[in-house]
Amino acid sequence: MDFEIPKKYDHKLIERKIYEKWIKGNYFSSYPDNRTPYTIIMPPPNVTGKLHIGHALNNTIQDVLARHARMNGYNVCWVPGLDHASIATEAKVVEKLIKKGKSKNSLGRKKFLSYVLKWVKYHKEIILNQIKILGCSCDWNRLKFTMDKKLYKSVIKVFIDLYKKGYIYRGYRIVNWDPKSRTTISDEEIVYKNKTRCLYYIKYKIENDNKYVVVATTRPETIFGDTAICFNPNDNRFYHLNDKRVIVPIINKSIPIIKDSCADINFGTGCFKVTPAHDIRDKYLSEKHKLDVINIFNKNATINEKGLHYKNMDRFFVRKKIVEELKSLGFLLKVEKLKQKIGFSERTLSEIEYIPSIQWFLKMNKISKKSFEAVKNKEILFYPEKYKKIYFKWMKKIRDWNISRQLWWGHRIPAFFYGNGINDFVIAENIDDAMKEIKNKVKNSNITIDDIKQDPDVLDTWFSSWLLPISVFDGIINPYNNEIKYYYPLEDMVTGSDILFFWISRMIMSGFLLRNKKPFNKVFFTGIVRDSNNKKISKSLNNSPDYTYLIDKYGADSVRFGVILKTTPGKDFFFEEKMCLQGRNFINKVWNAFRLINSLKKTDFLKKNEEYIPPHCVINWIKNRFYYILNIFNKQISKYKLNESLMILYKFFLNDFCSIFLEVIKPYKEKYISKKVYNFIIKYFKKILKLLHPYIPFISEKIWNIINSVKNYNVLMISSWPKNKNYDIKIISSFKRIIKIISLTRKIKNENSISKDANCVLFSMKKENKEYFYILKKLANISKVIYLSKEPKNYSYFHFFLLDSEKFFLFFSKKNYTKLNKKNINNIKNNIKNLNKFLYKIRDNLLNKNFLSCVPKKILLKERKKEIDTIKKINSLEEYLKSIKKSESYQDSSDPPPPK
RNA sequence: GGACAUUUAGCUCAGUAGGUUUAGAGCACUACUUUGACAUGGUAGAGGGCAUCGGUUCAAAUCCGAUAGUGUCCA
Repeated sequence: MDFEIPKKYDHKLIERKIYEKWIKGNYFSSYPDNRTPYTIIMPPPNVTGKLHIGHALNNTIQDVLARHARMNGYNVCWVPGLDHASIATEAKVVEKLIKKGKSKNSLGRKKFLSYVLKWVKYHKEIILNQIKILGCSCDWNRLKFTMDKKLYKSVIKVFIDLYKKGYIYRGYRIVNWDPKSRTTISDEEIVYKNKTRCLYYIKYKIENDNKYVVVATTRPETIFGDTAICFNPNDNRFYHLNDKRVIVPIINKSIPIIKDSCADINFGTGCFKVTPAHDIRDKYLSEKHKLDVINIFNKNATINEKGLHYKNMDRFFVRKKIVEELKSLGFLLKVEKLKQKIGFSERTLSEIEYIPSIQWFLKMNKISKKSFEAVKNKEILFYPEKYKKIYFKWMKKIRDWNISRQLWWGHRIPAFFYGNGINDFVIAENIDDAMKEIKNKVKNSNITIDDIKQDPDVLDTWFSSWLLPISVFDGIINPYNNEIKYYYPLEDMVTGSDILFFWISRMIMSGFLLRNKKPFNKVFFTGIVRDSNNKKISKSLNNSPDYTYLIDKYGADSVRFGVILKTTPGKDFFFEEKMCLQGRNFINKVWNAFRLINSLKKTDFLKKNEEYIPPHCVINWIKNRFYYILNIFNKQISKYKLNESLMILYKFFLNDFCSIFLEVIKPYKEKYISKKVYNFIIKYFKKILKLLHPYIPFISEKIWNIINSVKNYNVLMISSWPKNKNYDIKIISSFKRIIKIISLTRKIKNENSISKDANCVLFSMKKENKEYFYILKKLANISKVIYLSKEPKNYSYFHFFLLDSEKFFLFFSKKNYTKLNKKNINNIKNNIKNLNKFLYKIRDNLLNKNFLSCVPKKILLKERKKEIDTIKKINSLEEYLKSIKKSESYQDSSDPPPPK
């Protein structure tokens, strides 16, 4: 090799080129073959704006899994995608048009959609670039957009099929209405906020009586829609109202009084007004007690003609005015403050209104059964498992899915109306088919194509996403094609826990419903990213840093490193920029380790005194240590503990490989190492690069390229993962002891302000393996290791330390001799004190009859050993202390004599 | 209001089956260290007794109950 390696690793110069190389090599592409597939689809980001750190997290996790699987021999197929996101995108475009003084309605459907397409095109490019600079190894030939022709067709086909099978119906429901975007939204798209509202106590006059009954309500403006008042049958206070009627103030309408156990005796007056059109509970009551349903709102949440003189006024304005009117008429008894959770639209942030509306619904009850079972019997695994509970709960009380949205951008509902009757429609793929259907349905009609009107509404965005595992492989239109047979079901699904209901559960349902097979084997829930104010990072709050800035500053590898190291599955994580800094520091270390290895001088033709021969034990150790690490690494990653898996590699690389192995192996200046040794170093460095590759693909690939530039196989990402091998735990632990001796020696030097370069002699009570002498010399400047068969009589010439219960003595030259200071002595005394406490605790157990009779033998033996070891330690330290005290006068007066 | 989750060093998190020499990491911190891979570095160190209270047990961070804080979901 021997290349000129730049001193600094410049990600800006390297990352883009590496990515281009991968693309050119077609390494991301997948085609069905005889390998086992590893299929994964990217949760398609919305085309509404730029990607944020949450996407970086999600996509990095997927890329780590994909690269790891690829190197493990799987045929990895990672399908990238983009979501059309009806509500969000339409809202953005409408907002933009308003700024330009244009409105959606004035433009008309066709023109409006052309503006949307422009928006989509612009953001698509930004988003795709963001995914690429992160290093994602997804199969770009398979890029999907949820409004693509094939996917669009798939959605329509599923709608038609499910309608024909009776799963889809049209119904009159109280829906969540977003008055700003003038559309219904699903329960999941509502955010609840705590607000302080007023609770108004209003008097309703009892019919044919001079008395009043007081009703408490937060929504006085809805009295136009009142069709009853209600109290609890167990509430004696209202017993006299049985079978009576009351008069609604202002509109002077007579309504019945009903009894129902849903009335809360302790809330308000215990009696509430029933407005079935605008409250879900009241709607339920209206069905039970056969009450009228009176809608009082227009689509923009102004009051309609039912509101008399308040017609066309805004709901909140009417509330204010009607309170004034009630007050002046003497109907308002009092007003109280009340804390309430109010629903707001996630997208437009306007207060949700509840109105009755004709919508399309999907029956969920039957569909959900198999999906419930699949998770229960572990056919589908959740990581972390805690999300199962939430899933089960939701699935158990699942409600029908309102799949229509009053929007233009999206998959248009394939319903064609030919009359004004509620059933005057047919479901068909296009208008021509619809015509045929109509002719079948309505005999002898003279309906023409011009009389047919397609439903103006579109489908809920999730009605397209729930099909993705099938539709991206064209499994809806061509259910038996080779790709779907090979790639379905997916292996992993990586997604935020916030879309468990929106997406995950519905994909599971579509899988069983349409293919009678689960859509994926495992679901990995990522955490939700929060900023330093504990706020969920989202586009609507605009609090998410654009991660391209981070990549520009730190490099993609560093960002990936930081993000993976900090994430815990399913747990929220706080974004801090310094995460990337740790990544950058690590990248720098990897680069410099490579520079060191590259700079090693090696030759096969060695002259005397020119060769540096590193001790065999360090080579043996790193080999065993590597396979030990590989083993625990594999265990962690199979449990999807990505943060821990990376931490294992991080520590192994820094502590074992760099701080010990490379430090020992690097020769003194002007010395050569043999090619054999050099090849060994390269071999293991390459193995480490492989392990690091999924996390930091760019720098690992770059270094790999340089190392292998002479040979043909110069692409790391398609190389194979190191195979597990046996390791000798004895080698590892005996080496660990040596590292501890080194560490303690350094500590003594540090504590006594002795230069780390100072030579010293180590006295051990055990015959040390000569193999280790060299390492002790190189890393701790221990120039000699001497075996002591008997403890020295006078400790004071030595520095003393304990390793577990083994005793060691260090001797420094006269120049470096320092006597123990008070602090040292106090430390030892403290140590003894703590050990005594510990001993007391152990003995407490060992003297306890119950303990002796209950405890398993294993534990008992351990406890006994603990006792013996602790006593040993205490004795050693006490002896040492005594010895020092004895010789104090001696120490003061003269230089220490040499030990022997 | 209900349900669930969570509470371990300054921060972010581990802690497997109650018992592994008196609770582990990483970051931040402190001291020393500008040594030819790296100061984006090196060496060493200090920091908590596991939210609180009570219970079960020979033994509790770990199991049970209550309380409080936080978060999520639902109404």
